[in-house]
Amino acid sequence: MPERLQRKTAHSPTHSLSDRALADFKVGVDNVIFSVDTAQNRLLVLLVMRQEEPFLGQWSFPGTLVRHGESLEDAAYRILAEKIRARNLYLEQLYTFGGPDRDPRESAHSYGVRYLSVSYFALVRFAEAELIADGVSGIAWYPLDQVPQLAFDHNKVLEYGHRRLRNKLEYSPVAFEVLPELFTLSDLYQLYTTVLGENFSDYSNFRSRLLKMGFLSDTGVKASRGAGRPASLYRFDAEAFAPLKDKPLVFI
Amino acid sequence: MPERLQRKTAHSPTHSLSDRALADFKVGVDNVIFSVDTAQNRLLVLLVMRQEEPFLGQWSFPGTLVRHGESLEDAAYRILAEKIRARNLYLEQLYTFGGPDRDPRESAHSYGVRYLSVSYFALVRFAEAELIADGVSGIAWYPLDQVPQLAFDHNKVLEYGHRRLRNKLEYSPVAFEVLPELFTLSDLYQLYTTVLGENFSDYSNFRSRLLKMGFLSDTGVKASRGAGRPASLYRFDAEAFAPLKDKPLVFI
DNA sequence: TCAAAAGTGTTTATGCTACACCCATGG
DNA sequence: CCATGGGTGTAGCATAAACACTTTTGA
Repeated sequence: MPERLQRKTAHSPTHSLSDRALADFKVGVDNVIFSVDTAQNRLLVLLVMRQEEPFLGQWSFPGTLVRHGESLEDAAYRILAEKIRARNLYLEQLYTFGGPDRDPRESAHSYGVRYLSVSYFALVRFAEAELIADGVSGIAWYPLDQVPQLAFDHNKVLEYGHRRLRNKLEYSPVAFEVLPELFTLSDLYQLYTTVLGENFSDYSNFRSRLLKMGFLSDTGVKASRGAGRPASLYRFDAEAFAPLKDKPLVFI
Repeated sequence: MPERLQRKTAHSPTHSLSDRALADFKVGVDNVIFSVDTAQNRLLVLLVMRQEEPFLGQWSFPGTLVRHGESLEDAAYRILAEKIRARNLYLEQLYTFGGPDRDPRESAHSYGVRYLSVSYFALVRFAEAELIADGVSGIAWYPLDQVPQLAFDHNKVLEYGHRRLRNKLEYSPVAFEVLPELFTLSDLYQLYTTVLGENFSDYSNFRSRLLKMGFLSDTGVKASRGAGRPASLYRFDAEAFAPLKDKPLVFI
């Protein structure tokens, strides 16, 4: 997010005490975890119901505060592992939200401690992802278009995550982190349309473009789903993809 | 940066005291400020010499710790304003580095306080950017290929910044934040070659592609630099560009 | 009048788009 | 045998890549 300098009124550099009035922080990690239900063509995001103040009883992204000796990424994996059992997953840092007053705990009982949130963006395979209901808290896959008002600034976080997902889909092979290991080309196409919206491309063109790239291997196995001609099941061939890594790809 | 789950040895969820052993943080902001010297076709990055421990006397990015009531972005603008007077600048968040042991102060005198760094990516116009030498500390524009060993993990931060710069150049009109207000098309071309490396495109093709996009307006004024035919001075026309915003552009 | 830098144009190959069409299956 | 979804092919247009050429200046 670009920000433009608008002749801000700078803090006067008084070299006084205020120079050392550093804020103390707790650092939280929040995971925006996406998945796609290929059967129903729905884009899902994982929400948990908060069991503590603030925002008790509201939906939010699974998050945690960072512990002693723990890296940000470790913390991200830790809550992830608490909420979900997934065999395969993709995780990367999303954005850091750190304004004052973004967390109601700040001004309250905790002597000016600030809460900063480093958000992470994750993708998991829907079929392989087993939610861990600990019997107490709520946890649910929410269709993206039905996400309610969230705790903290999490609706803004979601915006960032969604934008990242769309970009990733276009320029990197993340789709195969979300699809089951074996998938048909229409599965792939449906995934793209549900995330990127209708009319992003013609099916047959999408198909030939992807096949020409050469990293989708036809297993020969056919999948019959109701009426119509059975489709071939494909698999993403990581070796064949390797040379294309960090080349400017377009999956449009 | 994608990270892959490698069956990490998770912290045992003992529900013991360790559950609440939250780390305390100071949060720093570090600015990776790029500029381009069009006269000499050099890509520059702003470094300051540290005046305090740790890493006293080593080069680093201008940074500061976040103060009470100050947002991350405010802090970024604050140090920026301390080091440089710029009329126009571009700033966006880059990445957050937060592993334990990234700052030697952590294990030392400050009872386990962690130091986290939110890095920002900035672009300024070389001619308009006036460095503020406060008489004490060193400050300098370093050509990217001559950057020395830096303090903290700043060499890694620089890698991130450089990658971001290259991507931004290809997909967004940031080049015009770095160029002077009036520039020739070869200035623009030189900028792209110095950042993206030789042979990213033929000059004449680059030229016609850019002109066809229609947001470069010819001022009619000619600029003569030594021998050769004088070049037209162009200006970036923000209004003409507006409709193309967030369309998938390619400036290759 | 020549070299250097700016600017124009042309040719060829490649790619995207929009279709029309054929194939295999279940009902 | 027909509706449904899977899969193939192609004509026309737009763009990219390579390169030859012209124009305008300083020396």
